[in-house]
Amino acid sequence: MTVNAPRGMPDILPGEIGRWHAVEARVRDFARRFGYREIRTPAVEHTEVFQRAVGSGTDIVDKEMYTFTDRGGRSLSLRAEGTAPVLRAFLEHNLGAGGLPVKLYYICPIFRYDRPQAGRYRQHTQFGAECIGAAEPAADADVLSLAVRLVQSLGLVRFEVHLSSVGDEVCRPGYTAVLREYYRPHLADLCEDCRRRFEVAPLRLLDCKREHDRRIARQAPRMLDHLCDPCRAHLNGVRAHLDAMGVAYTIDPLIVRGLDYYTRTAWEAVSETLGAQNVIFGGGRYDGLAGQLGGRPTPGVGFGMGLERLLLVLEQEGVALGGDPALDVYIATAGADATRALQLADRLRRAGIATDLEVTARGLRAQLKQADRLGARFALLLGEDEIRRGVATIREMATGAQDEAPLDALPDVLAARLRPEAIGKARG
RNA sequence: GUGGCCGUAGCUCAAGGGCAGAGCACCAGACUGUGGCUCUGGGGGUUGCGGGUUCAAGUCCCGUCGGCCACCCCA
Repeated sequence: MTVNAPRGMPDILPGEIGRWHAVEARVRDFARRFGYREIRTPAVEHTEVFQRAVGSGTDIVDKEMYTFTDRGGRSLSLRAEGTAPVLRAFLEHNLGAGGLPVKLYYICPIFRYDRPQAGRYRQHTQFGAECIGAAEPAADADVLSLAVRLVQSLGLVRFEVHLSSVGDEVCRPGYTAVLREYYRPHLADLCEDCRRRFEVAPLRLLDCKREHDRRIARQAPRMLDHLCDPCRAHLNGVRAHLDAMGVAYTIDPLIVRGLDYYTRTAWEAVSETLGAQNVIFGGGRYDGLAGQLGGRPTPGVGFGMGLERLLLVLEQEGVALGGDPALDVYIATAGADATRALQLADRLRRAGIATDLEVTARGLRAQLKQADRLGARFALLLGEDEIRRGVATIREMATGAQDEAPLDALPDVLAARLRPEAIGKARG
């Protein structure tokens, strides 16, 4: 081993790519079913996009971004999060001009300089969906149901959606003050991190994992009890919609999202089988985000879903996904005439038949072994005898049954035998 | 960024100061034009990398890189 991939950025090898294709296909199908259109934004943004959207003071912006200065002296950052770039593009191209709401989705890599562990990578892939321009609770329920129905359709059972409201600019400041007053007498008992949180991010006090601090958190006043009337009505509206669709959730007052742009609705879907990194998708409403990015105030709601974690939990729960693409035909050459084998392969491929051929001229035994390994339905034998007579021997690998067909007729003959299961269809 | 455990063949793992091994995989032969089963043989390693201790280091020590697990944070 001389050089390896950067830390926390694993290769996805051919043996596992079938699982990715299966999940990505299902994601795109559900995005289509729910009326979302794909958007692709650059892998890098002006650093400012994330600073203004996610917020200085958050871990993502303060210590997890891949930030660099380009040759023109601009500060750029690898995409650290999915929603901010989409909103930036929405505003930049005035995508709302054609009428609101605009529903957009993406599948793209996200980069965060974090310490890798199970379910956490420095480059990971997110599927995200954003519904921009609708302030009503129905939009929240619509987006959230996309995520839930998608993972359910993949066979995921053991997960729970935790739902809450983080309030808005009207009620959150008041709640923060109440929370500080509650925590102030406990300050000496808290862990070091929590004493820091008390100053910079009091809401995250509720999220501490230490048992001692959790006990204090459980007794703390809750945002849900301090929502202003519009926020309360919004949450109740979302719940009513979800209930009507039969989308299950539990109200979890302790949910705290690590990004500053969230308002009102916030949710996390937590796996019961994953380790410490157990959030499969998380999201919520961000009515202030467009304004923070310098655009006209526009409400929005969306989520991000970690596809590596989704694959991980599906594997742990024993869900079977797509296998390798099947090979229809392998052309073996006994007597070594690469030109004729290539000509035949070319004709079969143009007829839509997945064809591989022998290019190393080894013994026939080894060639059939290769055909077997590749999972070919048929092996074609092209030897001196066959060439002289203008035919090829067709061997059905599963049974060993052999017959012959004229070279000219092979595309039709093979297509007919392959047709019952569509040509090139995935196996397994 | 902090802590713990671990890095030996393509893969899974032995060897715990004294000649680096096994199973699977790969290649070849038995079967001179026929895969899977069986048998026989073969190729493969700077023991992650660098330094140190020692007559002698996968083995002990230090550093570094990487993996896993947890903290933190998030998807």
